Amino acid sequence: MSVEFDQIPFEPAYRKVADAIGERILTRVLREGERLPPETELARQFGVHRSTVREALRELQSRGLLERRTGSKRMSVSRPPHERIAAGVSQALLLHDVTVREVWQALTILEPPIAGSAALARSAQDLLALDAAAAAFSARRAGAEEAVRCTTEVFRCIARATHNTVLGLAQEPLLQLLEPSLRVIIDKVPQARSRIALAHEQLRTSIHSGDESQARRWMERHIADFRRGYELAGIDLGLVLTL
Amino acid sequence: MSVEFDQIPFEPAYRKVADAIGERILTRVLREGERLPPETELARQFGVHRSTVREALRELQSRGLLERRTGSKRMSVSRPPHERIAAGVSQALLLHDVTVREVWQALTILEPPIAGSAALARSAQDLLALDAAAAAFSARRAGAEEAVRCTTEVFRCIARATHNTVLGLAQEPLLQLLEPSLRVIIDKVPQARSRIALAHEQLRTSIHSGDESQARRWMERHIADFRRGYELAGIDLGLVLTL
DNA sequence: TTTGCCGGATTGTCCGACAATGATACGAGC
DNA sequence: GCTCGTATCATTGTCGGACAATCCGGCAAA
Repeated sequence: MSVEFDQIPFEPAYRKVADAIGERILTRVLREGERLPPETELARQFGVHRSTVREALRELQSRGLLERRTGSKRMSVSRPPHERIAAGVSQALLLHDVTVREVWQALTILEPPIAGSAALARSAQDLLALDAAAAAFSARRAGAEEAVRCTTEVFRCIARATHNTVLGLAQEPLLQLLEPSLRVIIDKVPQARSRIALAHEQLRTSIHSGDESQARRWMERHIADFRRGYELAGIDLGLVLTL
Repeated sequence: MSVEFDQIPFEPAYRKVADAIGERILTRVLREGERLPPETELARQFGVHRSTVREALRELQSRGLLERRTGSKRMSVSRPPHERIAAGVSQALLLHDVTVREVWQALTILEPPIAGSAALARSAQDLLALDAAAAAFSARRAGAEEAVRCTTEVFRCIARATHNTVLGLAQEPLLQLLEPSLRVIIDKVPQARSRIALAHEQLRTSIHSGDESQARRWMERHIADFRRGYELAGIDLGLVLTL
């Protein structure tokens, strides 16, 4: 038989405090927007020193469970904003040596069904937002920077139109990772802008008319175009993404 | 014209320190496994107090950029483990009132292409792992707890077989969110286990034989079965997930 | 080679303190 | 009565220093 023992678990106080507060937030005992007691008060309640409480707060803060509303002292409970947690995912993927191909493949899988679903679930307001985003891309002949932001914004609008939070959050890290290479494509490939604008136009009309399969097909082409863009811009698909 | 001004940004020292260290990790100046200097030394270098450094370290730690190897004092650089960051995503989704339907829809979109891609990209080792996971599910007639873990493990094996980190990481939060309701299904629906075992069997053979479209089709049915399971178990798809 | 022991290094936690700045109450002026 | 400046208080950001626990590395003993 094995003489293996489990390691004896030791949790420092700052972790226990963080867990205790975090648990209350997750179980909604502390609700969004509610203000946390001051640090000294927390220290008193937990029976630890204020420094210890502060370390716990830093952890909860970085998890997005707490935030300080601009120019306010007291901390308040918040839901983790999508960009923040997506940024965490992106960082993780970067550190795990993810390649351009992997990101592109994920987009291939995810985006067409999202577009299709958006065509079915979109509200009038979603259409307005989508139109605005697409128009913003077509209007600006400005820097690649701006163009990239507009492109990803169109993706975001489409995902929002699905009214499925999970899909939006799954997509967000991909967009963040896409941005740098997309910038290169727009810079180096002359026809990129017009191809993207065309795709936007087709996506818009498909989603407006609620045509699921058409929306899906156009998104497939749009993503396929990205691959073409990588080739034209001389970006190796096997390239490991870097910051 | 607008009289809007950007708020003047004030960053506390602990954020600056965290950013400075985090930036070195992301740019690989500090490489994985490398040990960080002691807190007192960091405090000296940054010209701040040790408490300030500690607050910064807590943030990096919770982002998974730093870890303490078991029973070691010094902190070392690490890549964020998938489970940790997936847990962050799951938490965020929970707090954003995600419903069973949303998770299920995401699975519908994501899993079939993953299975298909796995059929194409799987290595011999992947097949072994998949077989083992599937066998573990079939063998154990034990508690629902264990069965759920085996089921999700099969999903993980399939995702790993794609050799695409992005897909694995995109899938992980869904599995975490799926687990509780899956437990209920296995408990309440008598035929659930055999249906799942059947699906595993079909997925295994499809992926072994490298048949992409068949793998995809079987995964589609597998996920569709979950929906049926929800209905049979009396779980409302519109239900907001809770901890 | 393993075991026992020791000193130094490092972390977890505490105490106490202080300046800067939000929050709040209050009175002055329109 | 309402806005505005001001005084007061509350709270955070940061600091200095301290101490026990424990991990690390080396060295001697078995």
